[in-house]
Amino acid sequence: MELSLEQLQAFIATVETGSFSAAARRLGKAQSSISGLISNLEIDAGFSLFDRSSKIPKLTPEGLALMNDVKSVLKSHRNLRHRIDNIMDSVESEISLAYDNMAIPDGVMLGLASEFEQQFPLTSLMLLEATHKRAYQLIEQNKVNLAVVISQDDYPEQFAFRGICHVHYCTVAGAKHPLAKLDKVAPQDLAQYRHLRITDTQTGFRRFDSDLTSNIWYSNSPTTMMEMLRQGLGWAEMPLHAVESQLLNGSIVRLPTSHQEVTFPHCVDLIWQIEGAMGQCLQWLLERITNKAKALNQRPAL
Amino acid sequence: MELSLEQLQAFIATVETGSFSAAARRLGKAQSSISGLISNLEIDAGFSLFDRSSKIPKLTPEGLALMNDVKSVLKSHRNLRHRIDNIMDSVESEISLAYDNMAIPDGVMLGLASEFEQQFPLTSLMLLEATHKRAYQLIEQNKVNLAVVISQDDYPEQFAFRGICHVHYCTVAGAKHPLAKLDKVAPQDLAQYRHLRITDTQTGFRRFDSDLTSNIWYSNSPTTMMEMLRQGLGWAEMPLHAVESQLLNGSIVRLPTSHQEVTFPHCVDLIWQIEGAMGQCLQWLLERITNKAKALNQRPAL
DNA sequence: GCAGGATTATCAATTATGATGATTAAAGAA
DNA sequence: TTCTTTAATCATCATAATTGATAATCCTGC
Repeated sequence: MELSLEQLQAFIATVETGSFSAAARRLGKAQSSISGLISNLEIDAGFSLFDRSSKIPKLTPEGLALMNDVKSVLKSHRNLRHRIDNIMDSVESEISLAYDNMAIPDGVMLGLASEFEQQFPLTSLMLLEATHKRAYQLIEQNKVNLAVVISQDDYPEQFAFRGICHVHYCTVAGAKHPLAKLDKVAPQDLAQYRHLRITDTQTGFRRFDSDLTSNIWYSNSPTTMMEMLRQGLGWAEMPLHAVESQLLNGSIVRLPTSHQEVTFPHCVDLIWQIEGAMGQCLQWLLERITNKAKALNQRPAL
Repeated sequence: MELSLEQLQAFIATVETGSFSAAARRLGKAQSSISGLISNLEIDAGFSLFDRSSKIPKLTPEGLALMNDVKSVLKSHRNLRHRIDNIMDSVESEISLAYDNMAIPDGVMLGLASEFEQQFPLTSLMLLEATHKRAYQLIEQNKVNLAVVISQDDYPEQFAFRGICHVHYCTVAGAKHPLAKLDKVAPQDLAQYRHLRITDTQTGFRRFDSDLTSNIWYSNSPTTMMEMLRQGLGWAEMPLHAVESQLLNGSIVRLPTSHQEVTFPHCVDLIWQIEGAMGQCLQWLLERITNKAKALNQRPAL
């Protein structure tokens, strides 16, 4: 074949080692083999790649101009070889992961992504930040391999799940909100003010599902939510990690609720579909997320 | 060789045509050839690429996972072939071009870049916006292949040049500058106020080189220059194309000079080093810039 | 200037691989 | 069923790569 991989390999080896003989040694071939490969490559190309006037061959300008492209061919070929090895080792080619932003801090998942890229450079990762319902739905429809969500009471049979940590919630409101001025906040106090909740437009609104109040505003974005809280538009139950900095700078305050502890935990689960083989990526993610979550549990409460 | 290009070609042809026989027809080979290539590829990979249980071969999930990488190998190989053809046709692999931003509008050069990319997809282009002195220096040191500059009286022997158009200069100042209030501006009037000039820190400052005034501020950036003009920090000689929009919105005005026409032309030259072969890119650029500049000349004066 | 070491080119012999055509078997379509 | 199309297999051929040996060349050190 014209421009065969052997020829390209010999070319690069010669450039990098500086001589045909050295290239032959590196590639474990006879010197005459390299000589022949390069000659043929030059014939195929139509111009000479090395200047043989001196003892050691010197790359011609034309040869230099080919270097990048040749390297790129060999690189993608090595890549293919690695991909094949990955498949043999059941390393997935792509994997996707959704996480409920009310269950685990963004930072944890982003840290995970950079670790993942070290571990599995050939595997493409899709990392989806989602609401609880959306994340659940994505697993249900087999659109993602794994999801991190706030625990539900039960899961369908085809789901596997693993509890990984607790996330601490608290009831909060803007610093200037009337509720912030009370010494003790009872359910009937909450009921008098607007309740802000995270939900998802794609899964449809649920209305009147709160036993505390029927005046509810929904948002699918935590940032919007935080802004509404700061502006005193209502109260909400939020995970500590999402409101930590605002609590510290005082723009948002925790409400001293009388019907439950000021900070109350929710379980966080990893969920995935049982059917389908678990490749190395999925296994690694499972273990790594479990460990990272364990570390989170030991975080001192605010 | 393991994972030879023939094997990969046969693989892709089979996927795209849907059968071994059709792939053989497309590649102009015997059916048994394709069959053998695919078999060997499967042996090298370690898993089967097609499911032969039905009449027409169906790509396995593993085969599918290889598709992108295989295509990428073939693509970079085709690319190499094209690069070689380019070199045979003396199309440069990279080319660089500097332009004096006081000689030709940015927009012209950017338009050129997108045309260039259509014409020479494999050639990388470096487009440098520079001062006159810097552009000249880059040609001198052979750092760029071509430059567009305001004409000089003469060039060194090793330079080639071609006049391509005239750029119209005018003397301008900020709308609130004292000079803007005069009916006629004489050289001695100009001498009383600060002169703003474009120069380049890399080539060193020139001082006292003006016969009009010794109070000169320098900048190497046209944007900074425009801002200084708007703020009334001095007067400057600027090309019409650089001040056109500011003249229209009135933030900068032309000074009615008595010692020269209100609008006075400078010649614009293309310059390059004579030595070194002219490839197709350079020739194309030469012609294209000449034509675009000719069109500029026919632009109605403001 | 000359010897020694290392390099590249060339050639004939060998090996490996791809390509071919014929044949068989099997899977749909009529 | 019959006809067509397809894939696998095999022996054979052609091409190309590989090798080892050899000769010519270049550079270095003496």
